[in-house]
Amino acid sequence: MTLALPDMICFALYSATHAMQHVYKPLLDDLGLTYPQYLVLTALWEQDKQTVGALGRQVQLDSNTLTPLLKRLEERGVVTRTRDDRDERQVNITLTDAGRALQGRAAHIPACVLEKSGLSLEDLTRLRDQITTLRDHLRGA
Amino acid sequence: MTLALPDMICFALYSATHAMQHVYKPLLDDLGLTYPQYLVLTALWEQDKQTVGALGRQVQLDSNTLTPLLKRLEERGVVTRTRDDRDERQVNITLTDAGRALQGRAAHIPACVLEKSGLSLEDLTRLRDQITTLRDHLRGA
DNA sequence: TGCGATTAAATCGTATGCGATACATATAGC
DNA sequence: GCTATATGTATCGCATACGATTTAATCGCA
Repeated sequence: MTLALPDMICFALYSATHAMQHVYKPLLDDLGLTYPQYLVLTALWEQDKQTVGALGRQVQLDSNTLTPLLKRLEERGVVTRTRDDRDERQVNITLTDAGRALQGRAAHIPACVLEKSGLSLEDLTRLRDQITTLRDHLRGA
Repeated sequence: MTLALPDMICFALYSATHAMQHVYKPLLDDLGLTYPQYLVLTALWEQDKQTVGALGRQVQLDSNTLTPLLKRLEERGVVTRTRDDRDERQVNITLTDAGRALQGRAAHIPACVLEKSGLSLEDLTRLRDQITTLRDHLRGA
């Protein structure tokens, strides 16, 4: 049995993710951020000063992806990277003033995405929860 | 207003897509395929001999991604790439015997994914349609 | 205390994605 | 028929993703 692309749930997720990033692109270009960088900053706006590992657990990325990404954010002056005093294996990521300032400039983005989605907030919330449930099943949780 | 990661529909899609690809990984490793390569072959199993552009419209990728991907599939002996006689701008992608043979070796994959999803076929189908609707809205269709 | 096992980041190699551009062929309008 | 435009691929540069390995620091336990 071979399913065609439109029948595959995996392709629905794959293409919807790309469509979503396409919506974010012009909004994030204004802030000079890429989409994964925006996710990392979202985690830091919620809780500042986190280790690379802690950030990775939230955005589901490992240090092989995060380290270069965080170095680019550091070069842009958005975060600082400092070795932890207690445990020198860990690197703490901290927002700079410029990094905190980006939160305000990004505040309008969720409403833009909601509008582009063409769905009500209720429908979108319900869909989000279903997708999250599927993800957790796939992860074997 | 700033949403936290777990509240964001975009992050649900993003992380679910990664989780899905993680499920496919060991299944596709057996076939020596990457996930996007598998999507392209799925389109070719449905309809052989398609141009780069036609494949791109189905998998939602442009030639900048497809050309190197198709060259790798050609190197593996899975497809052939030949200029069209009528219109030399176009390149026809055709399955080889080895490429067609992969369809049988991939036939068990949908059932594996269904099982890992932890959802019924009905629920999964309904979810797929909702995600597809969201995607089409985001694309501005 | 000392040393093997574990942990946290970083590094390396390969394969996407994608914006921007280049190149070749085909088409349209005169 | 000739040229301007349009179309289909390919190329280039940059930023993810991620498996595998490396390096440095900490921990566990005899």
